Amino acid sequence: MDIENLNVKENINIVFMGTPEFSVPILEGLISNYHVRGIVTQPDKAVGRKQIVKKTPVKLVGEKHTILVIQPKKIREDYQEVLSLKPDLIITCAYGQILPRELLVYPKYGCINVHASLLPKLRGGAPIHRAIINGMSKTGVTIMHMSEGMDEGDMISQREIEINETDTASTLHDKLSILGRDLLLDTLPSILDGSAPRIPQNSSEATYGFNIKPEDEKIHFNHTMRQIYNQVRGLNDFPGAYCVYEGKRLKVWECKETDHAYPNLLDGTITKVYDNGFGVKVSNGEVIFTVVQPEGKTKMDARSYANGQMSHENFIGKVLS
RNA sequence: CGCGGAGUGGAGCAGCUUGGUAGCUCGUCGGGCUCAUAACCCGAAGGUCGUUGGUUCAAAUCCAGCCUCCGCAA
Repeated sequence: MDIENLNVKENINIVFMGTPEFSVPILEGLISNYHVRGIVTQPDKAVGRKQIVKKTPVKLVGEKHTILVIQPKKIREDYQEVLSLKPDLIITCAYGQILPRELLVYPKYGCINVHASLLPKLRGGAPIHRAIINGMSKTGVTIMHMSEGMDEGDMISQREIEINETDTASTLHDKLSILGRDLLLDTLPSILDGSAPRIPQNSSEATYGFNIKPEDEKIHFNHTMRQIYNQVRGLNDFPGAYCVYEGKRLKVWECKETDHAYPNLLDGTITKVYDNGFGVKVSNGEVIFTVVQPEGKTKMDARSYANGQMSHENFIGKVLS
């Protein structure tokens, strides 16, 4: 049986499609257990202030293992090269482009996707951030068949994980990435031997976790402590939540809830300087900002930020927006 | 050449326009007050002001180049 499995593994042409860091453990797991014929990832693009061209994390893995890497600009039109690899199975994970029908129907074993949520919840591009921002207590990963709709295909397997009080988008990202790798490796045998189930999604229960938009990063002080806490950790450590102090952006990387109330203050008013930061009045209480980053500066603890103001007396009472 | 901010004792900042004794909020160390303290009072240590060159009697401050960090936009 082991030998048989080995033969199957050797004879299967797998093409992996993915782009960011999230895909890396999953690709690594595949490479060490199966024959990955080729890798498809987004084109290198100029990134950052200096517009330095950067390879995608997935591409770096491909190069490390000397596996063919393809980077079509638009997979919708430019899919011939992928077909020429004669994939028996295509596995995608955070690739970043919609696959054309021509690819979806080609592989003998189909096209399967690793998605970072418990579908049909949080379909879309930012399920990890949204899970925390929405204050969910659990999330997970789903292995599914791809269809032409966004994350609507039949599900094969699912594994859930608790979201801790202290999880951030960053920590949850890493956990889900590993969870996705393990679930994929555990699920693949059943896909190859045909025993994998196809569980249709209940579309009436679907929710969406679309990509983070700039307005999602803005903190609203008429929200509750809980909402702001979830927003801040859900956007840490990318791209970060922010508010505005005296016309300038102030990113907020970490904050805490308190049990203080300041019913007579305007939302957004700076209440007090604490050892670990400074307090801000929000709709139902006060949060303490503990790690912030002013424009043009690096991250700093919020107490230091307060120390840098001309005087605490002058700082307290100012209103953030 | 996409736009912009910044490099000043251990931290965060002011000072630069109008060159000429190193400032503020903290931290650290010592002392005091207190039943006690993260609170308060007194004192001390700690800086070639990112780097190179230029102007000047004199540069943190003016001029030029270089290095580094970061916000926005992509």
